[in-house]
Amino acid sequence: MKARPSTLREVAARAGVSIKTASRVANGEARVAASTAARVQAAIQELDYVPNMAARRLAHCRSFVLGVVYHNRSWNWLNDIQRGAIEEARAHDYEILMHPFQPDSEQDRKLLRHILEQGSVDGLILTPPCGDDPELTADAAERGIPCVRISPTHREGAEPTVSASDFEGARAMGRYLASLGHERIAFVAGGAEQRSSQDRRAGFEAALHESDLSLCEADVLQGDFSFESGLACGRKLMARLATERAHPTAVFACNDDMAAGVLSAAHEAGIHVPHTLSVAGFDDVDLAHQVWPPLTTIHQPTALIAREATRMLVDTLEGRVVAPAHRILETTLVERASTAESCS
Amino acid sequence: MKARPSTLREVAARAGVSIKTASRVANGEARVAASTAARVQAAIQELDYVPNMAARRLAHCRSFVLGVVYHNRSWNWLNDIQRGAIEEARAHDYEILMHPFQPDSEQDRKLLRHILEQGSVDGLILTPPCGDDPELTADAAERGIPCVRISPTHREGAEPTVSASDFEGARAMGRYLASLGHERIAFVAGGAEQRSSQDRRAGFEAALHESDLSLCEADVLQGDFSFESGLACGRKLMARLATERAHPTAVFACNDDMAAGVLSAAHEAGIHVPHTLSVAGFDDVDLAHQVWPPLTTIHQPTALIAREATRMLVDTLEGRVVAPAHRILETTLVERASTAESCS
DNA sequence: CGAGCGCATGACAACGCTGTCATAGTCGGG
DNA sequence: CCCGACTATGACAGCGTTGTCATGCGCTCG
Repeated sequence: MKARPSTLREVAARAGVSIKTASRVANGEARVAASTAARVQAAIQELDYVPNMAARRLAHCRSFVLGVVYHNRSWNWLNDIQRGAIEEARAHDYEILMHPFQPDSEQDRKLLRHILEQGSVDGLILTPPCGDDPELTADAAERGIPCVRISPTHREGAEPTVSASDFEGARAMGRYLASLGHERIAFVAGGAEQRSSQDRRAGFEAALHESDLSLCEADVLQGDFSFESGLACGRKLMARLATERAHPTAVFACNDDMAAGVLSAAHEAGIHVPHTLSVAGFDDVDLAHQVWPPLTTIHQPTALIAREATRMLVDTLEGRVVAPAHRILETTLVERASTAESCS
Repeated sequence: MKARPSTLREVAARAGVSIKTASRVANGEARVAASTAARVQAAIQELDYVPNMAARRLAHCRSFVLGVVYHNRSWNWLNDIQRGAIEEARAHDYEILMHPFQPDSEQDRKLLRHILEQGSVDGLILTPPCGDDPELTADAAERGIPCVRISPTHREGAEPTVSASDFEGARAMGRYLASLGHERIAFVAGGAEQRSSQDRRAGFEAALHESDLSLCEADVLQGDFSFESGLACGRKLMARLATERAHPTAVFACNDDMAAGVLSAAHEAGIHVPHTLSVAGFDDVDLAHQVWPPLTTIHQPTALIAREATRMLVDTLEGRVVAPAHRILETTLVERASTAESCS
């Protein structure tokens, strides 16, 4: 039952050295005689000394907290991001503060600015679409708070970015679907302004061209990465399957949440997946294998992306040089039961 | 481009008052002449003064951070908890720190203890099953860190608790299923030690008894709240449906993740839900309506529970009295397409 | 043998805020 | 008109840590 944690002063007293020397030992600085260091170490052990973060922060003018700014309809994806960020941050003695942020909410904006001003955060990890909010990055830059952006639409900014190989991933999926004999494949787009949606579409189209196929505008459905939007797009599509003679035999949705929506629409309409319609997603979040049939999708190393972003941010903060400003991580295709050969 | 945020000292200088008075105004304390207050307020405005959290923490010996300790297989549920906690915490100028914790990981335990010792956290919100870890609560108590436990197994501890009405919710589901004419209903249990699992079973059985039905041990499948465990249980069940003459016509799973697993197993086995088998869950997480057919489930006000827990914790920290130590929030049945009348 | 250097160590002042207590000034009652 | 009570305000000392600079010691080199 130790009410108050012990302080550096107590450690110093016990070891018979000055506070500063104790501090030096606690922080593993050089320039300390081995014998003294040993004595101080012993004292630290005996007293269960743990440095007080608040004091350290104050003295350092740093908070050792990284903010993750998010506004995401895909909670599944965000989960993985958060897991990765927390793990990596911990490894470097930083903490992660999740910060919801709706670009159109003046209140959120104010709150975030407040947080920046308070110095509660040393750096920011911006998840899409927050990384493309110019006001946000400007606010951070103004206060000298470094940012790393995850899968941003524009890579022009000064901040490093980490993305998955959206283009390549989507191309792989396009090739795969084409290889199954599908000749007309619908595409469910994500937020129109978001690069990951654009790149995925581009990669997908590239693959189609390779097989002398193409994506006609009528087969592009506009979603916003949310399950609900996927469901809505899916319903439109099912209506067409029921009425039109020539129709897509497969759908590639820009993320798993929307693909799951399409799946529900198919079930609802009594359309069999994958027999009548193949459905594919992107991200490989938990949901992808929790729906039926489990989704063929592009595995994105989401947690790894977050770790990488966190690492870059920490490197910047610690003054280390961040080598390549734009990291792109590999994706892989995961074949599950939601896709099959075209039976047309 | 303002590199350094302004301090209380500058505000005080500008307003021609002492630092302390400026502090008083900034904190809205009484005992300040209206005219002085106005002058200081003006200075605060002009200088864009924002109090420095690190300093405030140090002076207060408080961190204004609440930790949420989790170890949960149901990420879906945790999402809601996190959302609620963050929102409520913000309203009281606290922050939320998510802290993963595996009871059997000595490292996690050490890290958490470390966090407690550092004083990085003023209070803890323990989500199941962490609220039932005696070592954990003891550690916190030792350092005088208040905890609130969410849906704990044991309510004996000194800490306030917040739970959903597991018993009532499950009873409602039991009644509902019985009212559909199901006479034999399987039950997929969650972690055996977790109260929410026990209570749900108890409530469910109570409802069965009301209808002169009962739950035979053979129809109880042991899961652990994860989708995978639900899938495994589901497969066992499907095997029985295929071979045994008399078999359950409905399943009630202890949470949605497991219910989704059962659903997948049914699809896999070609068993139609809800025609041949009705499936019901508990929690009403996003997943519940993202699978097909959308799950009939018990809506748990998860975010509200988190808000409530957060509020209680803040109240405790601010010295306010926490009225009822054990809050139980209402659940409601949400009827969706995964359940139907028994056709036996 | 003394000047000069490197190294271990400590005193002290921040960092920005809040709590405590003292100090003026104001007011009303006896 | 004086005294106690009460009010508005300020001086100052922390909170626990780190950065700066000074000190003192022993060593080497000329």
